[in-house]
Amino acid sequence: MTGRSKRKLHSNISIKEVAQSLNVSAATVSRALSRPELLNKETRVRILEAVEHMGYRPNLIARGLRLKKTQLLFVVVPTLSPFFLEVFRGVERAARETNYSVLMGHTNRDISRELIFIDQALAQRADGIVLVTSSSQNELVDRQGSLPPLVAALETISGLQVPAARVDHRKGSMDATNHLIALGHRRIAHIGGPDMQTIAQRRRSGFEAAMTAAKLDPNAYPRLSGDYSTALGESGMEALLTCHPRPTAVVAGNDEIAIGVIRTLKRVGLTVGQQVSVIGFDDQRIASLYEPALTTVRVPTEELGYQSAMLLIQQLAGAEQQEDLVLPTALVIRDTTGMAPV
Amino acid sequence: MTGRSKRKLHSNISIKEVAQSLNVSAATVSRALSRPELLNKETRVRILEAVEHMGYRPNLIARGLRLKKTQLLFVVVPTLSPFFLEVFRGVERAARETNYSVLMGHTNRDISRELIFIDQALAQRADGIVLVTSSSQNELVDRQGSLPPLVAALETISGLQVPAARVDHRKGSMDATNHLIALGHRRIAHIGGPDMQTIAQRRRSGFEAAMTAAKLDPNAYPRLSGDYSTALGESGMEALLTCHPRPTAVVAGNDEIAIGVIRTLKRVGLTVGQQVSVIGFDDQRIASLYEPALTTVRVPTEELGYQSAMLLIQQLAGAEQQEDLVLPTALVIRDTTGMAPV
DNA sequence: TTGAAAGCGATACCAT
DNA sequence: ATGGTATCGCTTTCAA
Repeated sequence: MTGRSKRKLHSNISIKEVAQSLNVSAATVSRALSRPELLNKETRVRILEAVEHMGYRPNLIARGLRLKKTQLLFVVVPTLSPFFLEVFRGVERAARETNYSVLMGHTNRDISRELIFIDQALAQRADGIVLVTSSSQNELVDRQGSLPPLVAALETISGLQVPAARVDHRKGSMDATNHLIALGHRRIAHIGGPDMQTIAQRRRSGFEAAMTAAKLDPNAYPRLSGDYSTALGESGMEALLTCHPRPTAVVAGNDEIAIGVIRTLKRVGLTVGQQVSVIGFDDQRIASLYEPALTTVRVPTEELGYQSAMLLIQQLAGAEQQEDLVLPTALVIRDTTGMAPV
Repeated sequence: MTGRSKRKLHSNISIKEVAQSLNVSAATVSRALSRPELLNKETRVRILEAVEHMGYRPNLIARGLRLKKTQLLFVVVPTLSPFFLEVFRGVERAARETNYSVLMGHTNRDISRELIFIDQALAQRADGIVLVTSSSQNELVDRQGSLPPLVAALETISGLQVPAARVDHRKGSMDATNHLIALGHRRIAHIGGPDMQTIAQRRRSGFEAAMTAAKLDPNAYPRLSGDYSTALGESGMEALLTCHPRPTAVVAGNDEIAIGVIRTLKRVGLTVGQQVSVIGFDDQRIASLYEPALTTVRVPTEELGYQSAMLLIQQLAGAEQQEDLVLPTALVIRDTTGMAPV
């Protein structure tokens, strides 16, 4: 009465059944779908109609088994931060242009979970992987030689010979630091991301290089680092406020840290951009939304995703010996940096 | 010299090759992996060692073809907003507990792209789908009866008989409105999300119901709606400022809109929480980070994901006739709402 | 233009 | 305890 009896939800009708119902062979049905031009017009129409009518859809698993490819790409990200998701967007764009589909896997910074997706791809569930990784100690190194087609986005995977589309984090960080120096700042502190991360290391190293080049001591203030979080920014800035003289500018490892720094400064009544300058990194969405709007280093994340996917797709098409692609960062000057106080 | 000759990257060694190298049958190797207790200890050890040594990994595609299941779940989200990603997190948690893996697909609000993932699942690339959808006009309705195992998160899919883990958006919105009314507000405006979305409709409807119940006119101010964006909040509030008398409180369709509203208020010099109260919806991350911190309606997104995944997993295990699960929202009072001005 | 049949890689039933 | 074999659903020679 209620029509709820329709229990057989997904019908799972196979090419064979379609074929039988029309008294043709499975091969012919297959051809009607993949290379219709080979068929007699009449049979083709007949088959296509039946396919439509019976709601037949080829089992991609079986096809994948046969063809040894899936037209599927995985993007594996360490966290669901907007930053990494932009990379995903870029990959999607590349995939659309080249007739791939994309799915995203998430490791939650658990490196061993990268391996799950690697295995999934090795097991032919995807043709290749765009790996957005951040850790410098990578278990993947042990697996050299039994990896699926793989490219890195954002940063190279140290110890591993996979091509990457990336930015020069070190240079970006130097640009940021030099901007502050040009504004007259001399007492500049740095609060960085996780020490284990290649990216965080490079950003720190850029800060140090720029300071040293300007004959300033990069270690005048304590070496602060930790998670990319506002909490780190807040506690870090609190620590810096106990130093005498206190810094007039802070270079943060990313925008979240920078916002934490600003929160502390606001709380103790220091004017951001005047009494203390702050600069972030990444140009996340919140950077322009926040008040005051954050000076930061823009990373072309979407483009990074796009280019890394293209690298991967070329690899799948047989390209060898791919070079890394290094995209430029850009300093975005907003309201949190200003002339050093006199 | 360089060792670059190692061209055969992913090795693709099959169960057959492992079997041959040990002079056992493929069946035995298969058993060594799936039901080792059936084997003679000696052979088992011998096989496991070879598997390890040869780096053999079962082809999941072939296994999936045979077993007709993948232990894979898809989560399909309309946008990459933090809000939907929380749902994804919840699904991941459920999956970890039940030995599934999860991949995320993204439709970018393009409903037809939902179908791509539906098809992927139908084609056995996943065992089921958690669909986080928002549109009310859903093409899925045409596909009733040829859908993969499916559950909805956040909101039911109108016209479709799939179970959902959701919240009562209407009630949440009533709570928000009643909070303002209790604070003495009488001139209250509403700025909602896209009219096409079920969720936006329900939230609007909750506002109207609460207003009507308090004998206030829900249509005293123009009916404002659009994308869930700060831009809408800004322009919407600008429009409201031209009304006389202007509203003393604004109920926003979500947090982003609310922040737009606040930006405009700040710009024209009105004190938020005193001269004008603003309330959001969702309790996104930015709600507590923003200054002033946003009063809003918390949606238990992660839990929603978890519960919807559990619903799906139960369905896969054979459960029938599943009821919707309705989780409670919670009013989170922060700094953007206060007593109505006298 | 179409069909028959082999094969992709794994699993599970049926023997032994 | 182990092996042989059919099978999952599709694609693609090879023949006709």
